[in-house]
Amino acid sequence: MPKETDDPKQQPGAGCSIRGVLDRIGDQWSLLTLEALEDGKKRFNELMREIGDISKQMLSKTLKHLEQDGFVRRTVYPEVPPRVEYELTEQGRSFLIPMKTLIGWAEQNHAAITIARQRHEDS
Amino acid sequence: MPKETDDPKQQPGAGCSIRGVLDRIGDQWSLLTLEALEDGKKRFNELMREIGDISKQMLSKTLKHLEQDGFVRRTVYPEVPPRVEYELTEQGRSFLIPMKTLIGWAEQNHAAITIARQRHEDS
DNA sequence: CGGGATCCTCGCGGATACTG
DNA sequence: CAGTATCCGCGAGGATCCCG
Repeated sequence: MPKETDDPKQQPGAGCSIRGVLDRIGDQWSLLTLEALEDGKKRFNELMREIGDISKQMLSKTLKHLEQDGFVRRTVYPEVPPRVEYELTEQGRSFLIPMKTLIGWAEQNHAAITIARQRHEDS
Repeated sequence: MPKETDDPKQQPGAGCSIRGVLDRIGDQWSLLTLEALEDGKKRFNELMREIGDISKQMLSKTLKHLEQDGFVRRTVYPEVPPRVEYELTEQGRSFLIPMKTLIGWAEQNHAAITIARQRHEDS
């Protein structure tokens, strides 16, 4: 893939927009971060603790991406010690709907998947 | 992450099952492959052409994962030249629903995201 | 406390060649 | 045609230190 501009080989409607958005929310952390922000404002270290096994860079990078894409609003309070809070924007909250659908499916089928996965191990 | 068994730090309901499933469908290719299989049986090279910029290993690996997780059924026809066809299972088709919801959201909001993304460039 | 800069590792994933 | 095996570059991402 020499260029990152739109690939004319791709269908303009379907595949194109999917990739752009899913590449972002597809990574391990974005969904978990959005989910952690679901129930209100959170501070940086608060998010780290909630997500658990995420490093600072990854959380920082993920939040920056989410902010850049309009999912998250970042508010800095000019205090000392500094305090920064993150919260979902309207767009971010609207995304929770398809996301919840996905998570719901995952929870319902995750057992079946685990079984299918193990069945393949004995082969 | 020394062990891959369930992490007791995680909530058993929410975060846990999300990760297991999303790790699989989260990668670049699984979703595109499932989408390519949406309208019926496909052969290997047919899938490669349809997806476009996927290599043989990645398609092979992705299909193997999807088969292992019960999303895809693989059928080998004992002919010469060999023919192999892939198709969605029931579970695979059921997954199309949340997936479509997600894609639909992506298509609707992808323009807004692009704008938000560019707005951040001038900063 | 909230991150940025740096270093370094590890495995994703492309290219190619080979097999059945 | 439908993969598997091998080599290898490169970038994601963890650890650590530092700064405002």
